[in-house]
Amino acid sequence: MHFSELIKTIKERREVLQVTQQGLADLSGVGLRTLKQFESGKGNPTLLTLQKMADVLGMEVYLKIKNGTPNK
Amino acid sequence: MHFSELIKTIKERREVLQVTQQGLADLSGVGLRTLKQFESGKGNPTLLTLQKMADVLGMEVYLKIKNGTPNK
DNA sequence: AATAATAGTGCCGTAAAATGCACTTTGCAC
DNA sequence: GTGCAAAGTGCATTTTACGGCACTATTATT
Repeated sequence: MHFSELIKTIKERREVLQVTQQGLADLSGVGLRTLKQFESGKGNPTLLTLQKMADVLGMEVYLKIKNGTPNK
Repeated sequence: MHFSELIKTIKERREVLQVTQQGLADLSGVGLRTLKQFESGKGNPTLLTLQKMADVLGMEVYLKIKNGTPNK
């Protein structure tokens, strides 16, 4: 997933769950400013920050082997 | 995936592909020091850094819905 | 159109990530 | 145990994420 896809995923998920940025900020412990920055595509969050956000949204950060990749 | 799992995944993948930290650093453009720090569990990489590493290893960062999560 | 709620941005201080360099430690051959 | 390669660590610097605050912009509701 590219950066923009990750953003879109988080954003959409948040909206589906009907949580505002403020709400997610409160629940996740991530600063509102940081959240806004990320969702508006102007951030490069640390893994920890991303995990905090994902966690509250019932998601998790995953490392997936790309399909088409010669597996060794 | 927790932090330690992500680290383990990257590390193992790197070893399977028989790439050294130095090699991965060169290929990914991530600093060697940063790589070492991450693999030894003492870092909190930015999403961009993680993506660079994953990319070279034929992997990608993914956001997955946790199973057991009420999908609304 | 006025209001209210939600989202985006500028400014800015603080904390931490990214990185290089040099050194130590570890692991594995021979 | 010597030697070499790979991995880990301490130190210092530069860059940048984090986060608060205040303000603007957008969107929805009445």
